[in-house]
Amino acid sequence: MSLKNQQIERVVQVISKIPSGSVATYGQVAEMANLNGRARWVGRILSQLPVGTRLPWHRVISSSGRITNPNIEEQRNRLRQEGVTVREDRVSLKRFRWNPAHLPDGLPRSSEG
DNA sequence: CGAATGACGCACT
DNA sequence: CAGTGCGCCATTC
Repeated sequence: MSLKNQQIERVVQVISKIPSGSVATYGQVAEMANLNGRARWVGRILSQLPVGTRLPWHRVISSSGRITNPNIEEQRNRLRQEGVTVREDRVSLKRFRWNPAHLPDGLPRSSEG
């Protein structure tokens, strides 16, 4: 197992822990996987996922609450299936963002709503 | 090594 | 909310 492989596994592990009906941002996942600032890499990892993967990749969205996945229809369908409200390509982070309680309380997300 | 690319993120206009 | 610019970093050519 190479180092990169372990990091990828970290990311996969984090994503697998996102509860149904909630979403997490790429940056959030990166931070949880000790890859602070590597949000891009998280996206790249997701793009490398096998087609039949069991990983809930659809619960990962951009920091602005938008679906940046090329398979927007697929992701939107999956999210709605879990009860997440999706408007076009946008999800309300205020309502659906996953907060595992390891994050500080004073996060600047008052602009949501 | 240099240039271009990408399922990102933040600041500015 | 839309558009643009810059920073970030692994991968690809």
